[in-house]
Amino acid sequence: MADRWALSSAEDGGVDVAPLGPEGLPAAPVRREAGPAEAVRSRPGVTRWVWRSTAEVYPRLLAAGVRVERCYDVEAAETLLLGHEGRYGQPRSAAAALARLRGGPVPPDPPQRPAEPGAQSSLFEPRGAHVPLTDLLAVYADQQRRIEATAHPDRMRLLVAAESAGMLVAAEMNRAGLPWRADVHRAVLHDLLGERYAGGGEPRRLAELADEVSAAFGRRVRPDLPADVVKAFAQAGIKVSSTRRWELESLDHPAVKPLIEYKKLYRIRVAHGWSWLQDWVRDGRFRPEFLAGGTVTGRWVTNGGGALQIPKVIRRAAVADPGWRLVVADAAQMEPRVLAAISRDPGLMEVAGRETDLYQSVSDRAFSGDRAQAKLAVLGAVYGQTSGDGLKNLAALRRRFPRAVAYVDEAARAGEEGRLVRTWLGRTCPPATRTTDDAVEEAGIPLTEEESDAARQWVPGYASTDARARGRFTRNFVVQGSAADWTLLLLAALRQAVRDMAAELVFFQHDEVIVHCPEEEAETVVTAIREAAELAGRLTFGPTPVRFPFTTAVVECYADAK
DNA sequence: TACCGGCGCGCC
DNA sequence: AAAGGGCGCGCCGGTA
Repeated sequence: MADRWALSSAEDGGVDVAPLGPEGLPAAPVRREAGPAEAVRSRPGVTRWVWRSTAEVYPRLLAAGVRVERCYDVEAAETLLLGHEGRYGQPRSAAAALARLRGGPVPPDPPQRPAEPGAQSSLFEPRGAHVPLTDLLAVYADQQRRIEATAHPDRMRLLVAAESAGMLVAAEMNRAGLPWRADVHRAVLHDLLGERYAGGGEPRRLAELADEVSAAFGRRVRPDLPADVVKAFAQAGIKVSSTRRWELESLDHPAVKPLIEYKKLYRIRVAHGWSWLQDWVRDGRFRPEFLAGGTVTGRWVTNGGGALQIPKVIRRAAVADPGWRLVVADAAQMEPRVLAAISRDPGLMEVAGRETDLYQSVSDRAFSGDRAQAKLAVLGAVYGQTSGDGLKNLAALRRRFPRAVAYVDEAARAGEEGRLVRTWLGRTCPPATRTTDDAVEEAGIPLTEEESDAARQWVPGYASTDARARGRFTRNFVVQGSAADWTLLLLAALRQAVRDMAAELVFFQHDEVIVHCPEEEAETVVTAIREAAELAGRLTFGPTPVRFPFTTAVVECYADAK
């Protein structure tokens, strides 16, 4: 049996399948099966399934208890290839790819479905049009040709495979859910916010803090309304331009302390309070919907439930099943290690070649012992900091690690000049949007700087992207995105390593992964994570001295991991 | 009534 | 110590 088969869904719920020949053509007649589960289950020797969309097919397979080893997600590949070809924004569906290939009218992509509690119900709705198997394979064959046409075909092939693996992991995580104790969550809310009064008013602690704020101002102030707060400070003779916490913290006024406390607790109530629990937790699991490759840098997003922003205090409610554990693994200083790997800066590679605290090592070399300064400077270089201590220390960083800083500087210059940048594996940033200056220039109207600023109010097509912001974006893109490349490979390797165990991947957040497993598997999982990280490093970046250590914690409760 | 931009803050 | 990059999301107030 060929190890690579294609599968496409038909309107009646059945599927067509065929083995792939060397040219991406069917190596045998197309066969009809009653459903994807039947088709896949009866072909255990298949090591990679080529299909239109993992999000369409795989949840149905998982619901039937069927997993696949690998897949090739045609629509994920199309998205990556369009980006690489500088055609960001063109419709990315298989149907659109086919139309481009055949020269027909290109259908727009279906609209994104908004977040919706209880996503289970929508798992089976088809997203996007069905494409007949032979057409799907025509698109697939064309994609293979386009991959070969890229600057680094081996990397692009790896990226497409990794993105496809990410789609599988995301679907499996969506099915598993994060173990969640609603009773513990309610206890935490009660501890923080106090009792709720009948009638739906604010919980006791919030009401008390609001009263304290009002008392401090000498009049009724709504602490949840920024405009009201700004006005109240103005009446007290204090000018504030916003009510952001860092700005309030510098003020000397009795309202500041209760106000900041109120904002913190208010945030928890609206974002992760009782109604969140009602909406997103069912049967002892928190079920957000993970979307692999949901951001331009390749980081994932979640749809609903604010899953990537769970406040630390609320993590108390993420508790393993009885007899099970959570293995919480966090990549240590991921971004500077990735910068070392992609820039090949000798000094930074040497530092990143050790598993010990990278910021401390950088500091020993460049800042005579101040770890905090070193961390600020490194992150400032990666983020494009424009002022403050990080900038001051950038000079020292540049002296010690010239190639690393030059790498992100070059990415920033590319952005400022309107060029595209790519991650290590070839994920490409979107093009710059039109700015005021572009629009004015195209219109041939000479304007002074003041007039140009004023024009922002009305010029059609204006987007708030100036060249400098663009530079900061591309500077960060190459590091954040290459880190995302690596984490995809990590997830793929870890998934393979635990496939015959009871362990399940239940959570992923940029540089942190949680595995839920029986207590007796925990140590094996810890080892698997370490090995997967090193394998991912070699696969992604090739031979490199850079190490990618994880800090792992085996805990019953997520909150105990730090 | 529905939609949208701005705000502010949670996480990395 | 400063306010730089990527997101999701709930609230508010303005507008259609």
